[in-house]
Amino acid sequence: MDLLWQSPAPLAAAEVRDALPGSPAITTVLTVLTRLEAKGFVTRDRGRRPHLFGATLSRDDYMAELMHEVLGSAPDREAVLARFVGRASKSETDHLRKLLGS
Amino acid sequence: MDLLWQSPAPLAAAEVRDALPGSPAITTVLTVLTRLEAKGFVTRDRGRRPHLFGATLSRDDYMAELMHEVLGSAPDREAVLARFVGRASKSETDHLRKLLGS
DNA sequence: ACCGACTTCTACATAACGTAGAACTTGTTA
DNA sequence: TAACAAGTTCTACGTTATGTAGAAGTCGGT
Repeated sequence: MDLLWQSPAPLAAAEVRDALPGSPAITTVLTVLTRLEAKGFVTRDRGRRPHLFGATLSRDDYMAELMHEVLGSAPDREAVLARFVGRASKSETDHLRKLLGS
Repeated sequence: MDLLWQSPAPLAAAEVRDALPGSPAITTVLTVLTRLEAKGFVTRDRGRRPHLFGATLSRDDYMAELMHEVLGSAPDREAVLARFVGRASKSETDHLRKLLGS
């Protein structure tokens, strides 16, 4: 159940199915989409006949969100950040420096 | 199945049980510890009679690891980092700056 | 050889997830 | 308007992860 939701425009269930490998049944796609909707990961436009589904968050937003959740659940955020930066690659630390306005 | 593994020293199953709420059966603790061992989260010293269990990673290391896994699985790490820093609190960005040696 | 502490084996319930058939809804067409 | 086709909802089954623990096996000391 990967998030193939980088697509900017909302899609119909059939379109999603066509974009998936192994051509699953439409009902399968609908079930999954409905479950994702219940969890708030996906928005659904019931107004149009083929309902349109769109990601509430982009993939990048979602992942950044995940990282913050992990960090937020830590008793000692600073320690986690220290370990995180410690294990980061040079390009990652470089980019972080840039983002933080060196 | 929370990681009550900040404890630096390896513990015996019985000790773990005593530290847990709701006094579960020892077998329960053993089962969980064995499963965690299978996943590599926990080390087990079979040499001593009451086997001793220890965390392979500290809680902080584990969380930093998780964050890196998330980041590593992203197609566009820079974008994720940008979102991550964007949502970070001031104390977090301050700490990051310090860690990056500005 | 036996006993008690400790471990391993086996098992069951719950929940999440992938998958999809069957039934229901609704706009369109003959 | 009655039938149809596209689409949606309901229901369901297999798998895997997880929490829980009873039953049986092992092993060192008495």
